[in-house]
Amino acid sequence: MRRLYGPRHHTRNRGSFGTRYRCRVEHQIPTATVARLSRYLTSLEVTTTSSVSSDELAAKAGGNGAQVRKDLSFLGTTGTRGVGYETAALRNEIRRALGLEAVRPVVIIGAGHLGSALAGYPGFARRGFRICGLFDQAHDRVGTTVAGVRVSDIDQLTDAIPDPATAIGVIAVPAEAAQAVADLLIGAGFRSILNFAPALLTVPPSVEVRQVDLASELHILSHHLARRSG
Amino acid sequence: MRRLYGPRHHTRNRGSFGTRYRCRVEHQIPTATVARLSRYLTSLEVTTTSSVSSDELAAKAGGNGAQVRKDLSFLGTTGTRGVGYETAALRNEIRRALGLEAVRPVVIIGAGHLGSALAGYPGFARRGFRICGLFDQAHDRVGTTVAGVRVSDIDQLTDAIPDPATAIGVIAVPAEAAQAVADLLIGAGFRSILNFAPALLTVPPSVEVRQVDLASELHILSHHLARRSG
DNA sequence: TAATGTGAAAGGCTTCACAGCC
DNA sequence: GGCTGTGAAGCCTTTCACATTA
Repeated sequence: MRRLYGPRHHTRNRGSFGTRYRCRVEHQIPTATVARLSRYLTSLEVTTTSSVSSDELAAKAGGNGAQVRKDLSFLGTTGTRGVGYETAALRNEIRRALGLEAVRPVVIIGAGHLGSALAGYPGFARRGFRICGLFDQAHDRVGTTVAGVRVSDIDQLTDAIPDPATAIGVIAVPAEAAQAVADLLIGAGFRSILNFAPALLTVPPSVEVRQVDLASELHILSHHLARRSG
Repeated sequence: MRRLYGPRHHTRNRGSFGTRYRCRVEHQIPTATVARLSRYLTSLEVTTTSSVSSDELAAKAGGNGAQVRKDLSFLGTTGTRGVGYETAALRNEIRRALGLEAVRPVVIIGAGHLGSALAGYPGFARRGFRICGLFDQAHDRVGTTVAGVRVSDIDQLTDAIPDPATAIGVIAVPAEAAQAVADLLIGAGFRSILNFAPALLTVPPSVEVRQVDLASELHILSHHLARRSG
């Protein structure tokens, strides 16, 4: 069985024509941990004390102390027993783990209600991202300015982004158009997509998609309401 | 060890001053399954064939056939071996499980960019919800109309919603104001909250909160980008 | 003393594999 | 022959408990 927790340098078996060799994987961080690191970072951004304990961080960001410690153990940082973690150092470690050493460019496709709201969302800039493009198909939207960002024609996508392989593409168009936009992004060299359309995207394995479905969140809450009152 | 999958009527042990009794829990659906049921429903809404197989549904909504079958087994529906599931019946079963037999009311607090976008999002109405209130603190927003919904003063929250215990409250205000809005909702009788502010809410156990953090999704994508190129 | 770091145990979810049924 | 229903196995995640260390 594969070890998942424990030593920080994990190993993983790979089959290869019957033989097996072991390949060293550094800092293979579990996906559940990555999601929490994001919350820890958001907390640490407004922490003023010079150090925090795992219990303090858990109280601010959610979870419990043991989980915080296990999560942080993947970073290679080491806290100080009896004291806690040095705030500034931990902040930097998490930023590094999340690939935020430099500001990461984001483009938004779709300048409708949602796309416009995202373009103007102050939380993105505050947390390591820069909206460096807002694109739309509709000619009457092209040329207007939304939340300080100029709306460009979707055909200019390729020209506007110097290195799409390090950027994130956000899909904020109706479900019917989502796959076409995904294909466009992938064709332009994007490898990370955040999809707000309630549609399953088909993409090659080299491309990562995350799906945010607002109605789905309401469905889940609705289910629990029904369970309790029934 | 507790049985989780298998027979549809689960039992659960409850400690009670040393004695243990077994209490029948019908249709205790795992949270991961509930999230997928939402996607299945979205697919089924646009399915035209009179029946679907688990593999077909998996292809449309994501996942694999075995998972679809296991998920649907919690509903108590039974498909037809050799054929599949009857589309209309399945759709109704899932709606029932998600508490969508009647249209579920939703109120949005915060009529800024995000709140306005949500109020105008056609996906909500299409998938079983009605936006029946949009509230804001700012007096210059009150009285205006956003996406066909009138913005009301937040003080009128209690009057506007007949039965808050069956409704869902959506928080779309800045992080600093989120806890105050949550307290307001809970005081008014809400028991389900969808929170878009990147802030940890403290609520009594009777209230369920779901958190959608847009920047967090970008963090996760950013992490994977960094892992691959580094 | 007060906290971290981490094996081990427990819990929950997904996948497998196949019996059962239409 | 095709597809469902479901134990069992395996994997991933969380929690526990405690040795360890500043």
